[in-house]
Amino acid sequence: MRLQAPKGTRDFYPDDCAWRSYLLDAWRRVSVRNGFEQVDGPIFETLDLYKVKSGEGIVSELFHFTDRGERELAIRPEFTPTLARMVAEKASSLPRPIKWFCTPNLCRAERPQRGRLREFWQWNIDILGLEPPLADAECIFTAIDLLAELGLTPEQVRVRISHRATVKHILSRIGVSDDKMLDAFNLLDRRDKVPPDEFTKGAAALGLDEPTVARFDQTCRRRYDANDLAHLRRSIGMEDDSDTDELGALNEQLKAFGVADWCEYDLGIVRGLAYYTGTVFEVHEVSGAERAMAGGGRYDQLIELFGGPSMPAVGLGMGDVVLTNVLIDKKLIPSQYAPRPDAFVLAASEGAVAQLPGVVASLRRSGLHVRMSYKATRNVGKLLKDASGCKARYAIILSDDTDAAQLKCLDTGEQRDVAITQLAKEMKQ
RNA sequence: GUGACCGUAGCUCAGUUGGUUAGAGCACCUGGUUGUGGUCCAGGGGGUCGGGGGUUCGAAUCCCCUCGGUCACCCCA
Repeated sequence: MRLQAPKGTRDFYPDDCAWRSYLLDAWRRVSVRNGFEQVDGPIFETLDLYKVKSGEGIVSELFHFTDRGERELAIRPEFTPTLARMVAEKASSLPRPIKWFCTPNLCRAERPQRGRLREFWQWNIDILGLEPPLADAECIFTAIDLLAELGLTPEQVRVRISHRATVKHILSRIGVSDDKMLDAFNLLDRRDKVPPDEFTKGAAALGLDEPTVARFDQTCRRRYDANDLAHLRRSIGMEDDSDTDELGALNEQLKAFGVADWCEYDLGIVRGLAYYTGTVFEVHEVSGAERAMAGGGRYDQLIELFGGPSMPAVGLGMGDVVLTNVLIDKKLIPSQYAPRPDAFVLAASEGAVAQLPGVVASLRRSGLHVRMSYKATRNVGKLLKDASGCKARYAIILSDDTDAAQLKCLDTGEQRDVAITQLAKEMKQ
């Protein structure tokens, strides 16, 4: 019988784990410095929790099961319902605004493909209890802070921003009635995936004629520079600022945060489900070779939906899979992302073997990352090869002299005698 | 869940129109050059050719099923 990892899952060998830690550390570091506090919840929830937000249709997309007490449960496919539940439960006692982050692993029962697996890690940041546009801008700023932290530039990745209200105004103006607004959003979202005639047919069902649809389609395909909102206003025939107020206010905040260069407006960004209420955005690699690196937006009604008070909210999620693909594409994988040993201790003579454990123990107790040779050979050349092989900063060569050792810097090749009691002190300098 | 392509050592692959004990490089392990590092030399472990069934005297090679991978659709919370 052959046992293999389930479809769409990954094994994390030491190198893979080191890489994952590199990402998780970056996510945490950036979150913390932007004022977010870490939270987490259970890895499985009651199935109903996910139905509240997404309806019955969600069930086929997630891993669910029944426990021995006949309870219907599901492995978390996203963190937002858990977050909404947690916030709703303690809403009255939590200091505002609530700024939380987490880095959960999530599971979705989808067919794996590039950038999409059945188990993945996702960075979530959410700001609740704070009104737009400041919260939206800070959320986007934090995402950009992370991208920059990993070495990405505005020439390589962009935040594409849209606003439900703006798109709704446009749709309304060209003749879409309120009750067909959701259908219009869906059609907009799918415009690149359906055949042209089907698109026209769908538009006709919304009461739109062909020239109007064409003009609208064209408008939504263009991207507008974040520093030139007026251009967008002219293009959509809305010289009157009131219809793009929200976007204009967000634009001012993004400029104030100094990240306008990373942002552009793209009214074609719809973001699936109907629960987004205002700003929506995605982070994309510019060439379009990869799928969206992150997605998010404002969801002002969700906490209420989960039994809490009315509370404004904005958040985003960024998965490890696409992010890693992009960093590989852009050659931004650092040469060293695993913890580097401070020292590698080796015995160059039979007489030195007995000293090994004591020296290693002493250095480790002083807080240093120390490895040693387990080999029987006393061939210093071979042992040094192992030392450099594990990327150690220093090699410590023990000989028959029980008072001193040779401390060799493996980066420079420089070597000198150091008293064994002084080794830790010397290396920390 | 639907469709298309793919599947030989840990990794990258070779394997002649189906023909005898399935190979290379890298990686890994051991030893040597009688104490200074990503060399060099020698040796070694590791594959029931994804798995199962069929055709054939004979299958890594042809056919079917299944599992997994890749890509598109669905979906993207």
